[in-house]
Amino acid sequence: MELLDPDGGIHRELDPAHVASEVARLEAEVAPRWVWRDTREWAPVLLDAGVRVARCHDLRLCGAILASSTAVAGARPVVRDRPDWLPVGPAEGALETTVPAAASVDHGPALFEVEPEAGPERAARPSAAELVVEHDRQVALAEASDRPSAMRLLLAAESAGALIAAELHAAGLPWRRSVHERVLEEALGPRPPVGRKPARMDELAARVRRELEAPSLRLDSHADLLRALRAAGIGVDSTAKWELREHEHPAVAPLLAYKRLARLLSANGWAWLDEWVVDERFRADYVAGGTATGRWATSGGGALQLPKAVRAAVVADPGWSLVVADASQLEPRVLAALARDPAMAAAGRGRDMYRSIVDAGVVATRDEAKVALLGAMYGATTGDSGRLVPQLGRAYPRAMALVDRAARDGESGRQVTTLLGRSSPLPPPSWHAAQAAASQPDATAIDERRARSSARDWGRFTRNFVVQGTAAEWALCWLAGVRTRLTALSSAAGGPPAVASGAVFERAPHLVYFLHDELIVHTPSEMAEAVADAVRESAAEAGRLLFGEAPVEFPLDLTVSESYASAEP
DNA sequence: GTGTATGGCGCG
DNA sequence: AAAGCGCGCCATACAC
Repeated sequence: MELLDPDGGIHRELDPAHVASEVARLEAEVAPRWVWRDTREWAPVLLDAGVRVARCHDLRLCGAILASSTAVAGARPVVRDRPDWLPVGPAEGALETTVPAAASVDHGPALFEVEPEAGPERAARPSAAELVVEHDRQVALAEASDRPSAMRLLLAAESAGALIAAELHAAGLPWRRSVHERVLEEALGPRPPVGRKPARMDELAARVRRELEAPSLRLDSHADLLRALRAAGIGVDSTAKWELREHEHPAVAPLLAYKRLARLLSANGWAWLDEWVVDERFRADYVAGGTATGRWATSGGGALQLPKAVRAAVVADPGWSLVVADASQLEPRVLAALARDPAMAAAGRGRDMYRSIVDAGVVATRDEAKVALLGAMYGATTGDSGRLVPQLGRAYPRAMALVDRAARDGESGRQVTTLLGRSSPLPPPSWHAAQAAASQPDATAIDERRARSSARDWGRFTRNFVVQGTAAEWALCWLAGVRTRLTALSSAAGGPPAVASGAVFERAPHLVYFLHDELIVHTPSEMAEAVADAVRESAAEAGRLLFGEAPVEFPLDLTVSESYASAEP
C-alpha cells in the first residue's frame, strides 16, 4: 500500500502533529514498513509527537551498504545510477555496482513521504515516485546478491538500528546529577570558579613542579612537560602514562594522578554535566552505521567512552530498574562461528572461551589465551601476543585461515566482506600511490618500505573488519530483537499505545544505551525479569539468524540493578 | 579569528 | 609490556 497526498506525495505544508497522527493510524491499521530517505529526518519528529514506528527501510544507509558490497550481483567497477538526492552513506565504499537489468520486484511496503527539515546542505527532496524507484532498485540489488536472505537481514537490521538510535536519543540515559557531582567532588574537590583548576589538580601540579624543579612548568603542554621530565633525568620519549609508569621518580605518581584528574575534568566534568545532562537524562547523538565496520559512532557527548568512574551516575528512576547486558567474548565467538572451525567452536560452547582454550591444552594460561586470540584478530606480530598467535593457529587452522585470508586480501587492495554482506572500503588513493611508487624501476628502499608498511596496515584493518563487522551484525540483530520484544511486552501489559502524547517511554520498558556488544533497558521494576528474558531470547535469536544452528553460544553477562556501576563485573 | 595535525586517553 | 583493530574528544601547537 502506498500513502501519497493529492499533490504527488509531498506533505509540504503539513502540520507535524497531523503527520504524526496519520503515521500512528497506519501503524495501528496496517503495520507498514516505512520507506524514507533518511531516518534522521523523520524519527525525531515522530518521537516528539509520541509516535513510534515498528519498521522502516532507510534508503541512505541501505544504499550505502549495497553500493559497496561485493555480495551484490554484477559487482563490477562501472557507473551506476544512484539518485543524487540520496546522500552518500557513512560506510559507502568506492566500488560501483551495476543494477541488474529488468529489476522487477514486489515492493509491498507502505511509502510515506513528507517534506524534510530542509538543511541548507541537503540535496533536493525526492518525490514519492522517486522514492519508490530507488526502493525497488535496492530491493532488486538485495535479491540479486549472493545470499538474498543475508542481505535482507542486514538491511532490515541496519534500518532498525537507525530507528533505535533515534529512540535512544529521545529516551535518554537516566542520569543522576547528584551522583555525578559527588564523584567529581570526591576526585577533584569542589567545583572551581570558571577559569580555575580544581584544588586537587592544583595541589598535584605543585608537587610535580617541585619534584621536577621546574617552578613555572605548565603540565598541560606535552612539549614543555617532556622537556622538564628529561631535564629531571626521566628517560621518556613521550608523556604517555604507560611510559611514565616505568620510571621510579617522585614526580611520576603525582603526574599520573594529575593526568587522570585532568582527563576526568575535561571529558566528563561539570561542564560536560551542564551541557549533556538535562532533566536527569543524558541524550547522546548516536550515529547508526557510523563506522566502516558497521559499528555505531556518536557525535558529541562521548557516549561510547563513558569512563567506568562516572557510570555510577546512571541510576534507574524510582520504581524502575536497569537491565544491563553484554555479550561476553563476542568477537572470538563470532570468529569461531564465521570460520566454522570445529575446534574453536567447541571452545566457544562454554561460558568462558578463554578457559576452554587453556583446557584444550593450546596455551598455558587464560591470559595467554585472551592475548593470543586478540592478537590473531588484530594482526599482532610482536610481543607476547605475536609469539602466541602461531600456537593458536596450529590448534585452530580454519579460524586462522579466515583472518589470514582477510589480511592478504587487504594487503592486495581487495575488499573483504562480513557474513551478511557489508564490505570494507577500498584503500584511499594515497595508498595506491604508495604501492605504485614502490613498483617503479627507480623506487627507493624507503618507497618500498613505506608501501609494504601501508599494505600491512591495511591488511590488519581488513583482518579485523570481517570479525568486528560480523560482530556488529550480531549486535544489531540482538538490539532489534530486544526492541521488538519490548514492544510486545508493553502492549501485553497494557502499555502505551502508538500515540502517547509525547510520553512514548513513560510507562514502558525501553532501550536507553547501546555500546557495541552491550545494552541497557530501563524498565518498571516489576517487569525486569520479563525484560531480562527478552534480552536473553534476543541474543539466542541473533545467533540463529546469523549462523543457523552453529555450535557456538553467545552467552550474556546480565544484571538487573538500580545502577550501571553496580552492574559492572 | 578559523582550520588542521598531533599526542594522549577514554571506551569496545 | 605498552604492541595489534575500531572509534570520539580534548588540549596544545601551528597553519592560514
